[in-house]
Amino acid sequence: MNEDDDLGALCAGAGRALAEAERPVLERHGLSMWQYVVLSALADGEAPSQLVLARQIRYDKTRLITLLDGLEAAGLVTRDPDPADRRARIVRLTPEGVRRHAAVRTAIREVEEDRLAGLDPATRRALRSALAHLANSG
Amino acid sequence: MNEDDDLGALCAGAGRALAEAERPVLERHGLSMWQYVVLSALADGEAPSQLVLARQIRYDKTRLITLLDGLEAAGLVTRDPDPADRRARIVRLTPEGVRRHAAVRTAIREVEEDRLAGLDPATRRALRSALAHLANSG
DNA sequence: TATTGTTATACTCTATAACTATA
DNA sequence: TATAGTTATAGAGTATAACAATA
Repeated sequence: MNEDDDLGALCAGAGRALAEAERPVLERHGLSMWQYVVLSALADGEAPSQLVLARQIRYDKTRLITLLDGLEAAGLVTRDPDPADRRARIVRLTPEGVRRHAAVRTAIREVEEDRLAGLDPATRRALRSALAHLANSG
Repeated sequence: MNEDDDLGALCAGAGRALAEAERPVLERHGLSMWQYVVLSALADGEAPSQLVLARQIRYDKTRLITLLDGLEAAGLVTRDPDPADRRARIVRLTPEGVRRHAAVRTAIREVEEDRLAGLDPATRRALRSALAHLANSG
């Protein structure tokens, strides 16, 4: 992987390397990558409907269903009817879901810290800020 | 996309945004993302066998075949038997392949420049260097 | 016996269409 | 009529196994 490569190729390479390093962590905690993404989204903001959640994480609403089925069966999330709109169901983390997400997140952060070893704080800040810029520029 | 997100999520978001911006460019030139990856690999280094090429770009060797079939039919690459090992076939860019790759690369770079607008040169350098570091840390 | 390229097959992931119950 | 959630189905993308030619 050369620094002269396309930026897209560099992003893909870094993303793949991170995903490969994080996969064993997720497996150890019994979560798929997308399930972790769901838990992270729920841990961050307001309790969303399934449709809003799907849009937040840019995931297909029909695929989200089996994902939530698994998380619900594992006791990590609940789906309750929205009192304001009985078509919609509000997704929330259970206390166990909060704990599981926090544990996985800590482990994930450790892996990432490991991969960032050797980069000075200024470079790390620039990396995060530039990635956020790129991700939001669409 | 928050700067407090996991690094993996940031990489994925940036990569997705870049890929979405570049897809129309590739379509306009009649190439898929993976076909462009192949052309880029061939433009860079020594002419490899199919197996070596597959490993270089981290692509399945069986999938590479139909990819090369398409590129060969489009007159962008050739596959010649390796004189030193008649099992192997050496993949090379044709002159038209060289031209096509150069044209697409220029267009891709323009898109990326566009997405980087607003980031100062130091941040851009830090971004490339940090991404290369992450991609090679596995 | 092992390896390169190839084909065929199975499997997973993702996208599309249609149904239900509410609005 | 339109929307949220669901299901079923089809399609693309990916991985696995086996074969012919060569080492």
